[in-house]
Amino acid sequence: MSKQTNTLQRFIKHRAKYGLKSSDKRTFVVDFFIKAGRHFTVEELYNEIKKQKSGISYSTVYRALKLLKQWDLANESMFGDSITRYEPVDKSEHHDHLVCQECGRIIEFENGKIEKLQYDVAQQYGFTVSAHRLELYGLCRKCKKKVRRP
Amino acid sequence: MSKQTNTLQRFIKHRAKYGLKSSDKRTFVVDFFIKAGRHFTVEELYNEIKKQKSGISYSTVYRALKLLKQWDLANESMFGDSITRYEPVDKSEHHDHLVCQECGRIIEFENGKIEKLQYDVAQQYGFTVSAHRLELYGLCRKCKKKVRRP
DNA sequence: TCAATTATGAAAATGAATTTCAATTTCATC
DNA sequence: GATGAAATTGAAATTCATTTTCATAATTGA
Ligand SMILES: [Mn+2]
Ligand SMILES: [Mn+2]
Ligand SMILES: [Zn+2]
Ligand SMILES: [Zn+2]
Repeated sequence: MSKQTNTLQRFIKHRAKYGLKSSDKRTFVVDFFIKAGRHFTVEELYNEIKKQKSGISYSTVYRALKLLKQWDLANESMFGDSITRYEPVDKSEHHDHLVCQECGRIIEFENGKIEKLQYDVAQQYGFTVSAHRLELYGLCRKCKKKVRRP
Repeated sequence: MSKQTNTLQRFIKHRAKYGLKSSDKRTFVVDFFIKAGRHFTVEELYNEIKKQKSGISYSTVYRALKLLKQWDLANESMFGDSITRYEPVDKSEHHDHLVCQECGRIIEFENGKIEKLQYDVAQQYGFTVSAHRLELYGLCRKCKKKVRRP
């Protein structure tokens, strides 16, 4: 079972648990978002969905993302431009982000050593960590080449 | 020369460079903020200033912080609650944050090893880092005790 | 089918931040 | 000290992303 399928199934489980109904529109939004498996702003998601299916409003997109977030099936990030981005969550993995300030590309990475050191730092301050956020901002490989080109 | 004095002098230099004028109100806001040397929301800063001096509007506080940010004399952070916080910048040092989700306390730390590993990760992806953000969210020592108390 | 309840879209409301604009203040020059 | 050009200010208006409202439509279990 792919991780997307798993996330979808968890959505359906939560939906049932809270007595919510299954509508075509919400289902389309959730499916599309989870299957895409990448970061979206609400606007981006709305526009890409509109290409494939008409008659889905911003409200519905906002509401679907809100549910996904509530149920830990989506992560919310703000990469310093006051535009919220969402990405589907694969419960089994964590990752941090490299954000290109030129083209907006988002690269994901995991680094166990960094995570361990974070834990150590927290301990030094008697602090219990329940979540963290690590983002590196700069220039991706492609943009570096462009910027340097005379 | 204290770091606060240095930051203030840099403010004055920038102000001159751009032909801006010296007003009592802006001066008070900037002085207060830099001398406090800690994180503020705009509302917090506005309210604390009001205690000491009357007749300074939100606009003036917002505008002062905007200048400080532009001139790299203040950092802007959003610790996941969609409230922007500002802190004066000491150009010579960098630090990351531990954020208590219970009481809002913000602890600052530096860790050279983490910074080095971040740089290594970026290199792996051909990425040039110009800034980063690392925040650890959880419970501070005090709040941990409180929460556990029956 | 029939309720009861949830979902939906359009419009209104919200809230932080910015902008506008008329009035005030600063400051270099006289 | 007076003058005037330019910056500053406060209050109100505006912006923009997001949330809420509310009337209508769709879903679901009986
Ligand atoms: Mn990601
Ligand atoms: Mn800090
Ligand atoms: Zn790029
Ligand atoms: Zn605390």
